[in-house]
Amino acid sequence: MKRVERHVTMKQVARQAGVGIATVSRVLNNSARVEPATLKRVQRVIRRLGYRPNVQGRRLVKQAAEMVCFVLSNRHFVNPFHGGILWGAERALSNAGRDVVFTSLEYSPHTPPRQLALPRILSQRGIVDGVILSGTLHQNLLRLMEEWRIPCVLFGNNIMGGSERGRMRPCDAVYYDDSVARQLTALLIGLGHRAIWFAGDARMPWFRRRLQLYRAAMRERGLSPLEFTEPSGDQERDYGLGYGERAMEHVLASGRPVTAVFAGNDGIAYGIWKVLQRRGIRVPDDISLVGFDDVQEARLIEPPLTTARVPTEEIGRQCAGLLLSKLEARGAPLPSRMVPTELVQRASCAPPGEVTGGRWQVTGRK
Amino acid sequence: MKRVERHVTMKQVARQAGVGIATVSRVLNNSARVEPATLKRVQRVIRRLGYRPNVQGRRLVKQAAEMVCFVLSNRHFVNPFHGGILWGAERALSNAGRDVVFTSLEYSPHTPPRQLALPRILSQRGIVDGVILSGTLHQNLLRLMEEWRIPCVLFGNNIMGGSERGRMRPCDAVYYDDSVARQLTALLIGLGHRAIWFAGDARMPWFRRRLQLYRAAMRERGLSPLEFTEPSGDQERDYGLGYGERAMEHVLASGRPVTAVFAGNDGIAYGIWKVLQRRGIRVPDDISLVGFDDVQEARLIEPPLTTARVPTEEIGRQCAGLLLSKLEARGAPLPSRMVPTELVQRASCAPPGEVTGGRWQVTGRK
DNA sequence: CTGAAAGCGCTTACAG
DNA sequence: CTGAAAGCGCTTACAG
Repeated sequence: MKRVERHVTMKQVARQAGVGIATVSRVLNNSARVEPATLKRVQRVIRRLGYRPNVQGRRLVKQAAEMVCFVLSNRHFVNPFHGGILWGAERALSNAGRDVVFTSLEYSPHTPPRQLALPRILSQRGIVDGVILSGTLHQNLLRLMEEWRIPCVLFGNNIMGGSERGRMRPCDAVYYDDSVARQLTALLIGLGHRAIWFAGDARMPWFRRRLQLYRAAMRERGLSPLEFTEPSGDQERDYGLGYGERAMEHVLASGRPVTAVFAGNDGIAYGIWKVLQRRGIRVPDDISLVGFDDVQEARLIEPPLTTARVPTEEIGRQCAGLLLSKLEARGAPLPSRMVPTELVQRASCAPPGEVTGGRWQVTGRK
Repeated sequence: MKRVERHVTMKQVARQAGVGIATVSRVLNNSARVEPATLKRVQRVIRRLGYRPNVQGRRLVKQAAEMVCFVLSNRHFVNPFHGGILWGAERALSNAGRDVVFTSLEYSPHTPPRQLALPRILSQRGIVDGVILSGTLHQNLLRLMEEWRIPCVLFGNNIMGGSERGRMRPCDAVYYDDSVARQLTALLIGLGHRAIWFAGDARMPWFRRRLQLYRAAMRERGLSPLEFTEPSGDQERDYGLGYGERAMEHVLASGRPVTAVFAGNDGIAYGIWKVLQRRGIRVPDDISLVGFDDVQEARLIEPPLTTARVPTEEIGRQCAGLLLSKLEARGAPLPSRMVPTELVQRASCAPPGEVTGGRWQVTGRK
């Protein structure tokens, strides 16, 4: 068995077909009229030789990589939320003829921009034409991208610092609309709830914004916010299940009234539900529950959770679209985009007090 | 503000530093001794100009892309299982100086190899040096990769066709050890269970192998297998929660004995648990339950599920390692790898009959 | 419609 | 230790 070491190149195709390499290139890109007979001949040779063009040549000439980088920052694994964004981005980009390079990136918010140790993918030129930044984003990274003039699009909701979106973004961004947090609160209030708790680590910007909207909705109706917003341990970094369990244990132990809980995300809601289950407290008969994100947990809760659907794949698609526009616009700033977030009503909310008469009391284990 | 259109190139660095471009290249790759004074000078110019090397040039000369492609086949999103494999592979490869291009691929098992419409990433040469194939793999794709001589490594457990691993693989593969399915069955038998059901769509090779191991363990002890293995609807493609619900409803409706269930995966186990909860049947007091995969659902079940931990990130790492070896070995076949799968004992199993006396009876809603 | 040639930005023998 | 030059595999004016 002969070993094919050198790959077939354009020159060989040209020779075999009795044409110049320019013609082969034209056939490949159908960039200009080629006489039908020649076309056929060249195509046949390409097929016969199993020729696959080498992109490096084209890229060198074109000064473009036709690739885009998807960066997941400061995450310990590909979680379903960012997996959804990646998926949406990849589909949209590959439809537009761009490949997607995936990379994870772990960095400290305190490293000066110039000293950030970025992967080759970003530090070298030519691997990718542009970047989508997801995960948790800090100002130092954004500044470096700006300095290097790398066209980039941000997933905006997880940007840390920069004073809550008030500040101008160095790059264009895609946000999801979190004002639905207000609607979720209003929904509970509308059902007659007064003792509505919020649970979520307020250091994280996404929880903080939900908290602010919750507060606004409560105050608007003259209600006082009830909050469990203690920081999660830095080792645990548990902003979901475990946090929810802690939060609910705390609320119940506090002895303060509670007829409904707004969980900062669905994972927290699951933790809360678990505690309630163990104690024999029923959802929604005794306590109403809402979450945020509409990830898997929302459907696993019994009864299924009323929550807000963050359209992760759509965020990915919009990031892709914005980046493509930006690459065409050659760096001109483009308006950020906001994708709508839908309130998903399921069965975890009901008017308070149907069973226990307004204010729910801890009754111990069932 | 002046617009920097042309990027800084090696030639400019060389001129500014008063050296030849070869020296700049040597500095960049520290590929040869450079006089310290020259070295310093060149490095300073590089810094001052903000020079970032363009990889296309190097790649063209080196005939290598220093990138690897991660293909997720026939999946509708990045699920946690394959997200784990991707994560492990990406970490290992980026440590080895390779970037990872992620692509999804949807194809039919019935398309002839030559007619498969592959993304540019695979059909063109030079984008990546090698490929990791995950997701569900069919013979036609494998044959095409072989024909094109693309170095590739397979996630082996989801290979369809090719008669159950008996056939030689066209490429090297990484498997996880599913013999733990036998141990899970033995665990239940050891606790005294006799009426142990298996639930999982037997058309899927991963369920089929677990089923076979379950059967073997049952027969070894003279027990008859009890199986729910009906195909999931082709539109739904639900091999988890919904399948588990259907399975358990069926088992209970059948009136046949059941004291334990081996769920083909944790999602199925969750569905089963949900049905049991609704009916007021307790785990493990009334029915013992085991799953497979150790994904999130295993921890969400109350009590937590006894299952088998498939080390997805380790699979990713091994795929990366095998591919790197393969690239060095220039295509020589390498032994496949098998990563161990750990039985994770949690609280969902107990001896049968403590409560209801051996054979459990449907008692209707609580 | 088509070919010869220049050039994209690097690396690496080959001389010095 | 260092530079001039060839060449990696393409694309694209420029002539014909």
